[in-house]
Amino acid sequence: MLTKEDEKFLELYSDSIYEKPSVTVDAVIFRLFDKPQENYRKLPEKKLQVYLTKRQFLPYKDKYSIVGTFIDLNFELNQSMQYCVSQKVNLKNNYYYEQLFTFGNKDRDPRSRVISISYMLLTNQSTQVEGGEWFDVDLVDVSTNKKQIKGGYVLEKKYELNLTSETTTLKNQIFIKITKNGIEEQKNIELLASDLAFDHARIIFYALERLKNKLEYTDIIFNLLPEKFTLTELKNSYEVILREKLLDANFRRKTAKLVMPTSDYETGKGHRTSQLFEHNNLWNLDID
Amino acid sequence: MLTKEDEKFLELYSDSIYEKPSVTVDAVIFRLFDKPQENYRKLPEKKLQVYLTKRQFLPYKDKYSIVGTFIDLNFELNQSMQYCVSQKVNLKNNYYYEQLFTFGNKDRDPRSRVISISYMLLTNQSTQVEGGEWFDVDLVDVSTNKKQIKGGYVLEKKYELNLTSETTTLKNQIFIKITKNGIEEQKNIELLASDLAFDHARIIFYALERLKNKLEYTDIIFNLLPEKFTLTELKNSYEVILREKLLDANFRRKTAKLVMPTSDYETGKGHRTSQLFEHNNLWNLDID
DNA sequence: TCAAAAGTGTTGGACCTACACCCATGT
DNA sequence: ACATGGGTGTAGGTCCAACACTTTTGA
Repeated sequence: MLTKEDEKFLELYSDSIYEKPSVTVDAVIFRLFDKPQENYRKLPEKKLQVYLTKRQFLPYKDKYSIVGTFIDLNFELNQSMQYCVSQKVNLKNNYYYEQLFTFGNKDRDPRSRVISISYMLLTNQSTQVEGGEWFDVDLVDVSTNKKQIKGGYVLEKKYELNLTSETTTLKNQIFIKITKNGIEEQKNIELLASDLAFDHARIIFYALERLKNKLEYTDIIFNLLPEKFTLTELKNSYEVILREKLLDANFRRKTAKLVMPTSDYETGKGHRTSQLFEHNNLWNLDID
Repeated sequence: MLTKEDEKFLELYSDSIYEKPSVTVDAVIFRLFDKPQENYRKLPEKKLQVYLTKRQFLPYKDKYSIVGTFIDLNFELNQSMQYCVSQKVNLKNNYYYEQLFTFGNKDRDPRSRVISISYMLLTNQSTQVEGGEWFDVDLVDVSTNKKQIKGGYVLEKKYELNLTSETTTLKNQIFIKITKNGIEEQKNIELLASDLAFDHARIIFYALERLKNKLEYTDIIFNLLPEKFTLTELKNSYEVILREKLLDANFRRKTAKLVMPTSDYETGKGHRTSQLFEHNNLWNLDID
């Protein structure tokens, strides 16, 4: 599609006169994990977890961060991300991913201008990951404040994002401000305090919102579950991510289209056996 | 939040050893435009339009492109974008915007590795824009092909994206391939042919999908409408973007919450007068 | 008078919410 | 026996698609 004139121009072209930023790809890796319960009857409690590694170099040495790297210009963006998680935490191929958002605040990296293209990765608890730690995600709604102004409104929210591994607790305070004024609309996510490196708490928060929203209109949740699962397991998974309780009977009816029964049952659990289901991949394909 | 050690490190830090890419911000600017009708009774036909400028320099000289620029490291990303549209097409402040996606394919710019952070901008037809042309957007669904494979499916779609201004017609062929195989999922948007510069047809296509999807769960459409509008105007706007016809009575009931009646009426149109409505900004705020 | 848009009414069905209720299991 | 989860049934309401119908207007 290039013209001859283009070709000639490109032979002589020397790279942009503009000063360039550094660019990284960063991966927010989630899984759902079954915490063991003391009571033999009770089902394990499900926790949403995020994978963090401890930084070995300055800046933010010894702080925890999501997995990321400066991009390699010989790779596609997603290849850079995939190579990174494969090298750094040995996560290979057994995950879902999607691009999340591109963060480029001037002050987000003290070294220089660094733009982060972030990805959300979903995997399940049978997948091995190495070199970091899984942190339980606990997002607490601290306060909400709505003001009506002429031609719109201001909505302010505060959250606490607490991340807990076996050895460490990391606290983060997040402040959201949505301003709607006529046609103009602004959404700001700010960190009031963070135990993580860089603005990684903000990126994790953004990923949590995306994940929650996508539950409603996609079948993204199955990427966090094993191949076969009970309906109560599926319901608990929804509840953890949505941070609300659902009614059992209604849940079963609503999700019926998304799953297919298998001939397997789970037994030996101190209560009635439960049928195992698997994801119905084709639910939204309208196959004729 | 930086330690003393960090500070010392930063004093000595010289910029990344990694080779850096160039980064641009690019704006897909949409509006809804009323095409005049011959028949005095009929309402004007609404068209979704996108704003393109003709490139003055190589490469792709004289090709049409969306508005964009290399980023300025002294600006935030959205500031770079806003400064760009203000300078290049005189579009100032009277628009809605959101970050769309970051495109970074290795071959998307023949000059060098250029990563594009794209934005979608929505404005209305009373806003002046200068230096380019508005193109009617016509997206045609050419073919769909679904195949079931073990553990998933392959979905292939072809579209034609035709862009028409008063003087010019630009044709683009787009090929979508969605592969779902167990937990792994891939979505590719490829250009089979394009009259636009770079991969800008792909970016516009992506924006069209986003806009259509967001109609369902946001009130984003009001950014494309004047302050006051009739319900039929609103309905036609939905129809143009969704590319499907809606039933009038049902539409009125469904959108009732999103709008507020005003005391104004539209007259002089060869048919019954119609009440003018405005956007109810607060519909999803749950004001107690 | 009439074509076009504005706007209302109705009916059957799908789905949703809330709750009550029974079943099966391992200790 | 019993606590726990597995699973079904139902009554009332809401929402929705589809269609028919009436009203109002300017030329």
